[in-house]
Amino acid sequence: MKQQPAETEPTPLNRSFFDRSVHEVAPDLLNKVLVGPNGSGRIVEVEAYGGSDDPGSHAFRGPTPRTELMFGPPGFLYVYFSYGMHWCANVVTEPSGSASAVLLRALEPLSGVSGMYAARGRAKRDVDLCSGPAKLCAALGIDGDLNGLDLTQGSAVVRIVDDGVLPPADATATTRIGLSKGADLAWRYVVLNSPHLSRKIHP
DNA sequence: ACCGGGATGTTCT
DNA sequence: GAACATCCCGGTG
Repeated sequence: MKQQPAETEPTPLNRSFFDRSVHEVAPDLLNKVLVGPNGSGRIVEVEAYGGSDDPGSHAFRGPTPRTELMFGPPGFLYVYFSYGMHWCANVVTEPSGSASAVLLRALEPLSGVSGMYAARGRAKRDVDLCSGPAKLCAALGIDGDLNGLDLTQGSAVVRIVDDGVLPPADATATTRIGLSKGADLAWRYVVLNSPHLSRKIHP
């Protein structure tokens, strides 16, 4: 029987991983594994948000009840309700006082796929399960009840683990999706050639 | 393939 | 009252 190179038992990413610039953390999250209540998937697309220079960030105009998590310590889950229908999940980065987060935008499903189909209703193909920020939350079972969760605890129902697959050497940065402000910033990071992206890269 | 519009409700001005 | 870090469906070419 085949055995993995057993280097490290997959453990959740620790606080110091997230306690860096959002622009370092975001590309480093590519190829990590997001584990949720319904299953898990490999992260293939993220977007960076934050800083006083980013008009597309929820935190741009200062802290509000909704966004206070972005101003807090790193390593926590920030879940917000989008368009009155959908949940989207972020990971808070950078030290307290520095508001930033990484939006998790697309996954390659790994485990719990049948449960993901059940949770996603009309999805017909694997590439439809987690190819968008609200799709992946629905597929994995992430909603507002999990807002503020500490991702670095081994027992957390949502965590991000490193299974030994490195971030892609050719990680590509492109413009973010769905914004009316800050749309010029190339802060979307993707695993090139993944069929699970929310949108294809326009060449 | 591309494009347009509807669903649906919280958040902040 | 407007805006919104989305998704899905139905039209047309």
